Amino acid sequence: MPLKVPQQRITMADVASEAGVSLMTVSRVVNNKGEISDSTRQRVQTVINRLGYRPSDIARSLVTNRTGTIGLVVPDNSNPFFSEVARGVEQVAFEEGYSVFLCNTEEDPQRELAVLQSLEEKRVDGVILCSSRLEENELQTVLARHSAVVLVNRRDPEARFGAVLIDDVRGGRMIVEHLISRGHREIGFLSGPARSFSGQQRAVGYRAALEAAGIPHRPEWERPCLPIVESGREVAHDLLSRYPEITALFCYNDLSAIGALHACTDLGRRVPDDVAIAGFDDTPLAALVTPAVTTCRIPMTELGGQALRLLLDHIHNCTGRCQDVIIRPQLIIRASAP
Amino acid sequence: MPLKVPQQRITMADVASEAGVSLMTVSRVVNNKGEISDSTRQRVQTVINRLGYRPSDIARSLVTNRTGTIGLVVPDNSNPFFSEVARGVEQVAFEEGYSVFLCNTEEDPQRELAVLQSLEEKRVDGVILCSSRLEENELQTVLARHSAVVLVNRRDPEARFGAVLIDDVRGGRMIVEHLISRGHREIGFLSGPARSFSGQQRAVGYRAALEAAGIPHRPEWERPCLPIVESGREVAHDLLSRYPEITALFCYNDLSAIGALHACTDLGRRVPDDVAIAGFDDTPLAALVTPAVTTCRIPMTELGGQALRLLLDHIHNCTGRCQDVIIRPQLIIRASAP
DNA sequence: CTGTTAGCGCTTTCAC
DNA sequence: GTGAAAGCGCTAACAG
Repeated sequence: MPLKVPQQRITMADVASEAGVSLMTVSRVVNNKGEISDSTRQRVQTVINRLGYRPSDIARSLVTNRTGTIGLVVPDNSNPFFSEVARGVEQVAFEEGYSVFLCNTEEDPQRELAVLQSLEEKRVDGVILCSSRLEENELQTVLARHSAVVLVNRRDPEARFGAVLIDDVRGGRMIVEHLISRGHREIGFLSGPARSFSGQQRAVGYRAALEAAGIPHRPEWERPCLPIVESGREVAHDLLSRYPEITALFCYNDLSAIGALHACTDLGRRVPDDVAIAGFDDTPLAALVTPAVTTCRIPMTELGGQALRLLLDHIHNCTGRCQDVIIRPQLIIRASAP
Repeated sequence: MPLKVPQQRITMADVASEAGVSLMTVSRVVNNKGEISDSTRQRVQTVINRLGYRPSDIARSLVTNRTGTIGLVVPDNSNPFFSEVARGVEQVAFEEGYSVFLCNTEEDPQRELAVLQSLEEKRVDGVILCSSRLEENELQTVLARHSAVVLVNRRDPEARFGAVLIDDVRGGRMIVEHLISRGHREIGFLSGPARSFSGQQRAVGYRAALEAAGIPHRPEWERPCLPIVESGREVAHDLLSRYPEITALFCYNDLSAIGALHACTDLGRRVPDDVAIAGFDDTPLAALVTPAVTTCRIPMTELGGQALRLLLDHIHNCTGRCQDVIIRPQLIIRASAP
């Protein structure tokens, strides 16, 4: 029968005394550092195994001043875009021996500030901040407090930190040029969350494509929406009923595009015959719905992995200047806007 | 992990000397604990703000022996079931002041063991372990090392920890009874990952429904699959080509059901006329594809929230014994199996 | 109300 | 090769 010992955790000191060596020797074995005779190493390792000792990263962090943790801040982990990004981040983190704090902001800037502060108190080694909804000056203030950050879908105003960016202008332009090439001239735009940098950039591409084709820009055909199905449905419904002349809709992301699909069903407009619909991201959903959604493909998992590698570069060699990674989206033509 | 260059951070001592008080006074202000004169509190708070001091949870944890962190272990965060669960966990965690380490296992038991060990070294206050793929004895060994765990989709063999469970037997039975009531007698089953407890339970329900209807059980019509679209497609394709007499398929989850939908398209079998398809979970996808998927609804976000509450109960009052929460699934009939 | 004294479990530095 | 001492930044437990 194993001994019933009070639920006190085994410490290095326990191992040391049990093995008849000093703390330092145990530490060296655990960290595989410094020269140790094979026999001592063996003996210590045996005791570690027998006692089931696990070093405390907390105690270690206090002295080394690093935690082996990073924070991942996203608006909403149940949005497939971010859950794929998170998977990419987590995959590389695991390979590199880091752990990831996942924080949802639910699109709320106050909550974003709160989690960022909490991450600071947890002394994370770095933060990947996705699609920040903070105002420029707030963002600046927050970034100033952190020693290593990588932004996703937004630039560091001070250019101190790197970013992983999608070429949204290009993506928006590609989508709208495609719609125009298929004969559409009345093209609406669901522009995404008001504070979304990506949304603003895609708007630039949208307008550029219109202008290049000599199509007048109708600001009232541009409407913000949340990046979720329900919001896409509502906003598209409203836009299409108010302006029945619209024949194509460029939607902020695949989710809002699917919402727009529903809106068309609600309104008895056929897709793509009456209204063509395009999304963005190419989340798995896009190919699965009917009609399948024309969209811009972003390699989401790779994006997450790249963001973490960029962050680790910054953490490990602080000389690394703000190096941005630009991801080029790829037009994927499907039935919703053939 | 190479060392990071230490950065000079503001400590409590800095605040104390700057404010002309002792460490303890600062500590009391920061933690809002003990009686302090308003004037001192004010003065200290001002210095804290001016210096931008942030308490170190690391140092705090070392002495309090709690970290305010929990681990969430899931097979795959990009599976919508788990990303919704994660969102529920994170929401409640935020409300309660906890931070969440997200760990994917990618269905790999070795990796599951690795992240569980890492979580232990991070000294998390508790772990939510979803859909563990460990063998019984491995699981037991791992659980023995942790002081607070909540299992999801599986029971603690030792009944030391609580679990949040879906009534999978019932769910499986409901689905299959529904199929039978619509006249199906040749019903195949994609049973999910080999080590999945849920899959095994749903199999029990599947067989029970068959037996109750006097339909002989054909073990060769039961096939494991991964909980992803591609695997559902492959396995369904194989099953349906080998046994063309099958007229209905009960699939482990919505993703594999969608894969089965594709397999039917590949094989030129119409859904639901030639083959009826049912899934499980009622992830948002299920309603979005065409035909929409008949499924069993699980309140995923609530499930995550409940799991965290159960965990916090266990952490805060260790007397609490293994209390399980059973979630009753709800049959959602849609076009894929009307 | 406020301060002093001990550590928490580990690594760093420097002896031996 | 190995060990002893000195903290990392904070809080618990007492003093005053």
